[in-house]
Amino acid sequence: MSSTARPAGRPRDPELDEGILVATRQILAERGYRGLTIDAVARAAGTTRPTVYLRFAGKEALATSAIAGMTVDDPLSDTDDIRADLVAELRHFRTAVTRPHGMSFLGTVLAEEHLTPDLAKRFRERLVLPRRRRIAARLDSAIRDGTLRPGLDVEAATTMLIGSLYARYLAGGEVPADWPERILDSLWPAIAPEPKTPKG
Amino acid sequence: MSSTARPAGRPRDPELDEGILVATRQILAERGYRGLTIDAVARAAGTTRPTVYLRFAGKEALATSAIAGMTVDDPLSDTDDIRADLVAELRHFRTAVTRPHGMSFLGTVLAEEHLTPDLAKRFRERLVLPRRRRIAARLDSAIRDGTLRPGLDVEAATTMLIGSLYARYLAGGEVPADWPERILDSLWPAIAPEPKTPKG
Amino acid sequence: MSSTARPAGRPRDPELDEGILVATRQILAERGYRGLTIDAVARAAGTTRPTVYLRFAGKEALATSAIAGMTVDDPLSDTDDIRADLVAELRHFRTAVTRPHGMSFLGTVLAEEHLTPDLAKRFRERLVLPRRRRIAARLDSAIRDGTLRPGLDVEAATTMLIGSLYARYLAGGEVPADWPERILDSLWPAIAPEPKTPKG
Amino acid sequence: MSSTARPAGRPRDPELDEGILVATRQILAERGYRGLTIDAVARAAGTTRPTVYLRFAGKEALATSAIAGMTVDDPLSDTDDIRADLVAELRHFRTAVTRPHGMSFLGTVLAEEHLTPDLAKRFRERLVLPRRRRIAARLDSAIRDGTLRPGLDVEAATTMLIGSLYARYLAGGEVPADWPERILDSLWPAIAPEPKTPKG
DNA sequence: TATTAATCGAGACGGTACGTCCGGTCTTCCA
DNA sequence: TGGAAGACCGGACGTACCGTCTCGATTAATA
Repeated sequence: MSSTARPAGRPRDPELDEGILVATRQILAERGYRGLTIDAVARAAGTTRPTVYLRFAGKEALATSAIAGMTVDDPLSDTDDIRADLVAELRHFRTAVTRPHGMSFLGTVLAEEHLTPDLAKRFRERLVLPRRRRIAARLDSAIRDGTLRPGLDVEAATTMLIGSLYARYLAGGEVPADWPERILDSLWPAIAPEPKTPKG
Repeated sequence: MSSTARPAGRPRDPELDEGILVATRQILAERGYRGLTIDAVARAAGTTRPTVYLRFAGKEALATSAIAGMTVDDPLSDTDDIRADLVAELRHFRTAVTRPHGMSFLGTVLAEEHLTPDLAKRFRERLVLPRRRRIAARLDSAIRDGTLRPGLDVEAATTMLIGSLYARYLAGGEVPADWPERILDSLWPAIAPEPKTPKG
Repeated sequence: MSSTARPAGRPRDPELDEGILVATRQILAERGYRGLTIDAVARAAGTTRPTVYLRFAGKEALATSAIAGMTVDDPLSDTDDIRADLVAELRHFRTAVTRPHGMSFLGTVLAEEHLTPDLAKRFRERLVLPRRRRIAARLDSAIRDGTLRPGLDVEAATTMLIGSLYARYLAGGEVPADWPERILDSLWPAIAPEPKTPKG
Repeated sequence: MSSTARPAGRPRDPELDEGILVATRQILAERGYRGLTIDAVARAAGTTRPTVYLRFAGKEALATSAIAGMTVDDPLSDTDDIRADLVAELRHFRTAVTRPHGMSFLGTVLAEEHLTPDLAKRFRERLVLPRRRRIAARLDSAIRDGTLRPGLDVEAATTMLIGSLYARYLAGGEVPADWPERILDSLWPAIAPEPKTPKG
């Protein structure tokens, strides 16, 4: 009667699910999607291939679930210095991007997007959007404070800030340590309150 | 003896190169990088695997060449309207990004970067950097013209413009048609010549 | 405490044993030993694998029991006509041999003999020897009766009678319906009482 | 034009075919049909599973071909002593039957008969019938010689002689060394020329 | 004109991984 | 305790590609 009625039979070992996913994440990080073998995952998780297949339909589903289980850490600094806050956020993002194989997950997501739309969907929900929301929220609050320009296109600004790290990485395989400051310096005139120009 | 000396033996069928690349592009578009098999390419091009390998070192080289051949390397519009030129360039980029499976190869590149560094290297050289150079060159010339702000950080600006498309795609799986204009509007105050502020 | 003490707990469903054997026989007949899977048996018998294993040690034991249950252990005709009795016995044997898949289990037994000596052992005990004993016993009694030759090598005779069916089957995949009579006719001079030859 | 036109492409390594079959026969003999793994065959033959599958459709086909490639040795003694000749033939047969795993092949054939009728067919043609024919031919010649009884049912006699070894093996897993003589002694009165009984 | 060197089609081959099927054992709950 | 249900380990199955190889047939430039 209860909705929690235990299904008949031996229950699945709940630790195994997690063990498989942990192994998947590690291998994915170390060897990339192509280097991800079900067998390696099974062995790393102390189980066997058929058992992995009992829980995940295949390689893609496995990677999907592994990535879906990841999350970005919680909100960072929220001081009254908007510039410092943005720099902090971008530095945090930079560590994620430049971490060894940090872009592998993203790559897998993009490569599999058409085959496994779910993967991209969850990746967006769990990893991409939270960061965007945090930045956008901080920009919003700064606008309300009068620290940033009133008519600012927050989405565009957020996207440029974040995107600049992707693009910089793609251009050279790295992102300089001072990139957050540099980007912010460059963008600043476009987001800071307009100087009271005589033009007005 | 001359450097243009025809090598002995039967010359390669020049149409075959193109046929293989055409087939590659089609399969890449239909099935993505993962679905790209040398055998399928060979069959679609009316030839066989070894012949494909005679010309391309492997799957990555094949895909890279195929995609490189898609990019119009020609300089795009180069009018005296810097804003229009940038919009044109970004629109061109947008079509590449939003094309079906447009990002899947990029995804593979990222996912495999550590396994196949060459792939990433060639991808950067052939696809990423040319576009960056074109944009940067246009910004430079505009600075010289006085159309853009003198001290402008060209690399940062270029990176934000391009990166905004990546980030926008990642956020929602699409890039609105008016995104180029919107981004340029947002960035404009940061790259336009400084108004003569009373500050001075 | 008495040896007939009912063991505690739920008693075994006695019908299940038979249901499992019936299912086994059917699958054995339809798909042969190789096609016999415990799971299929369990499903056909309306039960599950572990339950089957509760009663039968494995595939071999299951098949052995199923086949053993097919053999009518009852003595066959035992009239005072030795020839008729032998023909009856051989006819009975012939139906077992020519039954669809009738020899496939024997084949498995032979093929696996070294891997699963138990299987061969039980096969001999339960299926081969009983028939041999029946025939030998009948020959013995006939010798005592004076219906058959006194010094007759009963084992050799038994073996030839039975073996002729194996060999005939192996030669052509079938055993003619009149084979029992024919064999008996051929062997008769060797087992019948010696005519009073002038030699003596 | 010629019927021996070489098919295009790299020709199959003819030694590999034989190597695979040799390995198959050995494993079949050592471990039986159930212990026969494609992988083991491949490794023993110094190749890989896919290559084995390139030549043989599967396990059954492989075993079929392996067995089909076997033959019984050529005719044995053919003296003017019919009894000695038959004993020689049966002794030869006995070594085949009692050789370690000598019955494994036969078992496989019987077990797979319904799934792979070809296997049984070739086994009969190559292994079973030649021996039968040799014995029958010797019996025939002895009948013509007057060494054996004129009206003798040669097929029945042949079948009993051979079959007695099968049946003896099945009964006890072995065939005594003196079995050929013993069988022949037992059968002799039925195949020897009739004594000139006064009965006639 | 014969030779030589390369291309090209065709397919074999060694590998590696895939996803599936069974066998046999176990764990859990219900009767 | 029996029995249903299903998880689990292990081993093998047959298949798909990859990248390399070995052939024969073709096609030019060279001797």
